[in-house]
Amino acid sequence: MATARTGSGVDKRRVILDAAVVVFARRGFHACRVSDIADEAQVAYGLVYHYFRSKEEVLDTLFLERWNVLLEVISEIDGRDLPPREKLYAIGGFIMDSYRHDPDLMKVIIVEVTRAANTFGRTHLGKIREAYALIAEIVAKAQAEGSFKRKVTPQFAALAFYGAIEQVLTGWIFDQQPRAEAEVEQAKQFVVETICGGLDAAPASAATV
Amino acid sequence: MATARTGSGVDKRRVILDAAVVVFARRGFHACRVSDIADEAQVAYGLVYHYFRSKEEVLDTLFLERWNVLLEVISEIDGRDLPPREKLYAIGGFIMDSYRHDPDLMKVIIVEVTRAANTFGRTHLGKIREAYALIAEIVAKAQAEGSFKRKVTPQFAALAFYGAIEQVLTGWIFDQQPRAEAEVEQAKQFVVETICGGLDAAPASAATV
Amino acid sequence: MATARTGSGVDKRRVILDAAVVVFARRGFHACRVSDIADEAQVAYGLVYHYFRSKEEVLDTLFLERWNVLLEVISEIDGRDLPPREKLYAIGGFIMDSYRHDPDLMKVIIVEVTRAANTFGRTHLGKIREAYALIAEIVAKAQAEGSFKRKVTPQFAALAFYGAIEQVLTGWIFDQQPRAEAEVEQAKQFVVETICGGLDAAPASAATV
Amino acid sequence: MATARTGSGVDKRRVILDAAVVVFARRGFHACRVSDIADEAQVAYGLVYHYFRSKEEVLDTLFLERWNVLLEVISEIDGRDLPPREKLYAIGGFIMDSYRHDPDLMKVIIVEVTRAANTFGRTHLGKIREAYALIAEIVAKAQAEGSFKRKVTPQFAALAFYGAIEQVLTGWIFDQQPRAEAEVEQAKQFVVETICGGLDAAPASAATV
DNA sequence: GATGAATGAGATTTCATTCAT
DNA sequence: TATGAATGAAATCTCATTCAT
Repeated sequence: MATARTGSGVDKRRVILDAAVVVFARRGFHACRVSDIADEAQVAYGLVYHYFRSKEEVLDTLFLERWNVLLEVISEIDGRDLPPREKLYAIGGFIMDSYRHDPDLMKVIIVEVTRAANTFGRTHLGKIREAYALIAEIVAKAQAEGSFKRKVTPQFAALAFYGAIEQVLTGWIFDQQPRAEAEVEQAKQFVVETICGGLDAAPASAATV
Repeated sequence: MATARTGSGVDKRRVILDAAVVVFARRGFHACRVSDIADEAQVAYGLVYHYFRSKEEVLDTLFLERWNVLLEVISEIDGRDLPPREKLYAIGGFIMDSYRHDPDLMKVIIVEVTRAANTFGRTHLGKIREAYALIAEIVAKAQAEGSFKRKVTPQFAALAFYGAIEQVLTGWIFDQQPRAEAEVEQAKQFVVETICGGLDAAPASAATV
Repeated sequence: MATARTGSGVDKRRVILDAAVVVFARRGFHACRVSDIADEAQVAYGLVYHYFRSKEEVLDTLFLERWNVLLEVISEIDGRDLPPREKLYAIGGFIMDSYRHDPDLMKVIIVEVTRAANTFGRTHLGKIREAYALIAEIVAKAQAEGSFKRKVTPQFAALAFYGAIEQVLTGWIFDQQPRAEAEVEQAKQFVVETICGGLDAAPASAATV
Repeated sequence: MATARTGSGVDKRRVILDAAVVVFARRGFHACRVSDIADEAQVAYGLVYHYFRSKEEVLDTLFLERWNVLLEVISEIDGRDLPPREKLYAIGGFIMDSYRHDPDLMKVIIVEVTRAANTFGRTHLGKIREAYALIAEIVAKAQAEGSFKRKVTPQFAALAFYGAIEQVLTGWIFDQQPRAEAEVEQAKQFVVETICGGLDAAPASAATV
């Protein structure tokens, strides 16, 4: 029954982090005040500063916690014995499922960190690039074994793949939530279909060969 | 010799806007102060408020000015008699050339506006969607005439296309500037190649048909 | 009618400085808030920060303004054609008259800066030492010309002289204000009498030699 | 082997007081936090509050402990059968040796208590005056028995004497530590020489009589 | 149009103190 | 005794915005 940190009822640090997700998602990192986080967490103002050095450190913690999970998952997927297309599907699927599971957290990570690398996010560039590199690695192997063409570099392919996913999430964040599970499933298919299959009507290109 | 607004030497409003681009790009919208803009423009503090209602309005103006140009260009390209793949190439090319021409402005539009969309400026979402719609239109027509497959919706195709471009720009912004013109040219090719041609080794997909 | 800074009514910067003297003297530098200064000056909170970077800079300014006057006066006195004892009398007299004229300002300088060199005052150590050096110079010349004994170094003599004055002021500050002009006059005499004449009954010391 | 308070190894209260000396001396009373004291003492945060009502009380305790020793020593010296000049030498010597023995503690008492006197701790003023009074008493007796002149009041003489000592210590605190024992010894001599012997070339003034 | 002094609400952050264990 | 998490008042400082000239 004990929590990770104290032996008592609840882990206040965790409570604060979870409250921060809600607040960051609702009002944005800059617009919200530390007191909003404390209020949401039903905790005294100063306790936020007891556990974190600054509002920024709260965001950093949130990002790193989640991004490290992503990196592990990508690595794990890469290790599976699957065709590359299905590996990409699994990765995109994991990210979109993450959104389904905790839209607020993903919103914060994408809007406030990933797309905001200007101010403080620079710290996290390295982490973000790690993800790109892992994806590029998958592409590179697929090209080596002949299942992917070599027309673009693996690095660029990773970029395009991640870009498509990010746009999907951005659309969900700002325009409208996916309503049904089917909608999410379709997005997963579409990403892979577009990036792997391309838009061109296939036969034509096959004919030129 | 008269400027657009006054009869005197310089259009101070323009000077302020240009200064804002530099400052927003350098320090970010949130981190910079209105006085930074005034300083950069070598203009008195209050003059910024003479021409703009708020710091936010400066950003809005910058975004709209440029985004409207983009919308016009996309429309114009769509009107040309070109295969869809080349239309997409032209659009992506225009955006990347815009970056080459004024990296600061593009940085501001891509990095700052998206974040702002969360806090204020949901106005821009409509404008951004307009661009998606125009691109989707191109894709739809291509599908209708048979040059693009129908495996994904035009809307999604537009999303993936724009996502790839945005990732390219984000990489240039945060990681490193493209050094040579050839690098930009290659990025243009890669975007179209990936989105239209796909990653899959072509014969396989042809076979499945 | 014009003030030193603007052409209009009052120099707000000066008003703030004068208010700070009152407030620092009343509550002490640490205990008082910047808002106390603003209130006392009948000025908006932010104006203090318009003119000064921090509360500390207000104190620094106050100290330097006055201390520089002291340094000039000491130099000027040193230049006069007077016996050394009268030079010291003039210097001590100036300091004690300064207290009479503006007890609050002197209290602030002595309690918050001179005796508090620990935290920020370290900046001002150089300035404070300049005064010691000028006084030591007077003593050194007096020793050279034979009017002062050589039993102690000029540096130490300056220390003892200034120490006596500071104790007098500290007494006035914390214990009780000098009531009459005569009391101040007596203090001036006492300082010189003690430092120059010594406590010893003179003949005795002459005899022991 | 039991300590003064508990039966266990160390007197934590003492440990806290000693740690406070180090911390107050290093960062100043205002700038340091209670947690700094606890850290330095290697003791839990709350224990400081177990033994002392406030941070202020820690400073008070430190001051009183030491100042009472000083008062006793002065009384004891006064009781000895010595010429007044040597009594003053002994008192000045004791203070300066105290500094040699524990510079941090003396720094705290001289620098922090005086400033505190302004804000809180006017209590200490009485204690400080007690020391002045004891010294003045010595001077008064010397004047009564004819070994000191009557040109200045005993109260003022005490002031000047203590002022000289304080300046010496202030110099050591802020400028530079005395390097050798000889330097300290010289300072002791100088204080008495200046205050008792005076700066004036004595024979001349004796001759004129 | 142009200036920059003046305003003041509000943000982050600190830290003395309390208190449950 | 001893611990250190928890509290929250209060302080400094920032900066968008207004306004008199």
